[in-house]
Amino acid sequence: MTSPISTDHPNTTLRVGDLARRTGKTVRAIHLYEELGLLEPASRSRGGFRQYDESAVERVRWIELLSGLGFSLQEMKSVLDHWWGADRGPEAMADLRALFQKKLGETRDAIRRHQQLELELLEGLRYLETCRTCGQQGTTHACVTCEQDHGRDDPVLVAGFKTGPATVRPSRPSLVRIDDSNPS
Amino acid sequence: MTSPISTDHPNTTLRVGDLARRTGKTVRAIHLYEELGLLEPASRSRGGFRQYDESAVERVRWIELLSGLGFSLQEMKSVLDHWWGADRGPEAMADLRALFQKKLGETRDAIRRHQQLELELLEGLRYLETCRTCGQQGTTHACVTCEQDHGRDDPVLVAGFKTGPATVRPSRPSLVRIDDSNPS
DNA sequence: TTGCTCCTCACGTCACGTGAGGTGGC
DNA sequence: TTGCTCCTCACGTCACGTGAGGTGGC
Repeated sequence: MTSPISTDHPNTTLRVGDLARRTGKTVRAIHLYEELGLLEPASRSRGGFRQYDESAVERVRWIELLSGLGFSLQEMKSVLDHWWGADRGPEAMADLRALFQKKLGETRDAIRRHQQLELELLEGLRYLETCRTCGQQGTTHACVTCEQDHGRDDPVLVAGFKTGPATVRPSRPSLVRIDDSNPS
Repeated sequence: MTSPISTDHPNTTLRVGDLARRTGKTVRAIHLYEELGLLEPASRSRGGFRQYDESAVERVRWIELLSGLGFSLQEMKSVLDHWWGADRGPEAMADLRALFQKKLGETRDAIRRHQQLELELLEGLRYLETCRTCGQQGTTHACVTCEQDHGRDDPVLVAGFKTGPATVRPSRPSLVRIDDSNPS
């Protein structure tokens, strides 16, 4: 019961390691947020140890959220500065709404892109499924260089392999023989 | 008609700028892919200019795809090396299938995360909608510091603002007065 | 006192961005 | 010949990672 980790009573002060564990961040990341002016400890111990309260957890979660929305740490800083600066009237509110709207669009784009990637992966997996029969024909070099008809065009995921090795290996040139007949 | 851009006939050789335009990458990025062994020009001109064929476009698109799936450039290199190396038997095929399966899971996680972010943004926007009335009450500091009941708990997106400025400004301490009564 | 945590430099990494200074190609 | 593109260094950036060497705290 006497754990080496600081006890987490309500209103207990957290040390940087506690805050890191609570938020899933590293100590270094938290130091960085402080360097960039995004987060400050409530106080310091006599020895210089950072002491945080519960609001720091909320702030780090907020940073993580905005990071997921594509904000850089500098952008978060300027949002914070703008907000707590001179003017926080209705037009500042409108700025924030516009920013959220913009990020909403970008987030929806990201969802669509990832759904497209999901389809590519499923295509690639279906393609490799038909490869199993290639591998069983006793050849040493399997499906990637085979000429078997897979019933459709190569998915991008597989076509990238088939265009040959990156750094040219003179020892195996004959394996690279692909038709570039469809420049899409 | 006599454009300064290299003509793009089928089987025309592309210069690095052409490849960049075709793929939406920068010239620097393409140089980097070459440094890391992911892409080689088909040849060089007498003066040292890189000359690419159509397969380079496909390779760059493949790099972009894998990048979207969370591969580092080094990982792509090792995939490529592994593939064009000694063994490409059925077990190499199984490796690739396992990799695709893993990335499929991660991609679906990413979709879920972004859908959650979408909800957070919609929450935040709904919250700010009720703020309009706050701003109309003649106060100089609007909704962020107001005590009006918004009908629900603050969304994380808004709560992050309300925990006070990052770098402490002694000139405005009284505005920061938030209850930490729910340590979730 | 021991062991763990914390402190502050400070350099490394990843995927490029951004010039600097010079030359190729139609 | 002019203007654009290309060449190779080589340093900068972003969000941390990773020690180095030393000290605080229960």
